[in-house]
Amino acid sequence: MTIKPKYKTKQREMLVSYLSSVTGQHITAGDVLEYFKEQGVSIGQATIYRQLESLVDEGVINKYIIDANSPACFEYVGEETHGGAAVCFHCKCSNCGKLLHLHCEELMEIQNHLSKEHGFVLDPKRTVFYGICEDCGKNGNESDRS
Amino acid sequence: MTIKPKYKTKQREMLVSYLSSVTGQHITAGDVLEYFKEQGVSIGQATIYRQLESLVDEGVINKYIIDANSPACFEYVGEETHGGAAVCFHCKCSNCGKLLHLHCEELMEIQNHLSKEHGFVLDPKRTVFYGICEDCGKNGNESDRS
DNA sequence: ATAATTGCAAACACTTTGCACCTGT
DNA sequence: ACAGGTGCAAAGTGTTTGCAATTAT
Repeated sequence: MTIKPKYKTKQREMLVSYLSSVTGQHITAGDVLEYFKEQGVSIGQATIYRQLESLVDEGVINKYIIDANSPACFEYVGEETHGGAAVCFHCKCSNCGKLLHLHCEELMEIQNHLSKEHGFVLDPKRTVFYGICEDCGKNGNESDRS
Repeated sequence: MTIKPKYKTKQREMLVSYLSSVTGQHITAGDVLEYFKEQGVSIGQATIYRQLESLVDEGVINKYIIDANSPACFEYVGEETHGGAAVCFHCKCSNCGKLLHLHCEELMEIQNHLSKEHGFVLDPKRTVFYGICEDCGKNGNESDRS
């Protein structure tokens, strides 16, 4: 099951604080651990993982799965994003790791389509499109990995 | 790097044979192991993983990554399937964990759209749509998790 | 007071790898 | 003969869990 946090612990606050300070970046659990270690702050990894999971459930952060053998990464999206306002789709480049945020009407049609034709209510927060971005497609750099 | 098989071993033949016998299904490495164990056939797991990797490279099978903590799954697409035929999209229900695979023309439009308007070449093998499936939407069972 | 959260260490699941032996060509 | 493949068992990675101690309410 998932933890529904009710207490405001300093570990949680520090975590959210850190994540929000790197908005727009992809942070792995390992990154978080490393960051706090560098800061001389001690937070158990179990706590990190548990809080990250909670925060994903709460919609405060998003979780992205790049590859089966890469660690999951997280991105701060804010604590008050509710009214379904700025719907935003994510595209992640499997080659360079770049993340695009698209605010696109046409993509929203797939929500309608999935919903009407397949009875499936898509959650854009949880869904990430994986593929190859423009730059990597042109240059064909097979080299660098995210 | 990846193994480019040159020898025709019986392990490889049995593996391909099994995978092609369950075309249209999602098979994990564990499923394969279990299958051969049930058959009383002995194939090392290292071989399974190595051959699966090769077969993916060769395009004989596809590999799907549903979730960070689920095993990768594989699907036979044939040894001669080249023209990018049977493209299949995956929808994962965040509530019950059910996995749907859709062979849908309209969804393929989003590939065109992403490609033309955003220069992003979508990889349907890696992309999974998350949301709530029809059944869970109706019943509103918030209970079970994947 | 007491329920939630922490942190350690051990457990986990899936996958990869080192290396000696076997097999296909 | 010899490159390539196999299989065991061990190592890895990233993540989760049991449980006693700690902390927020």
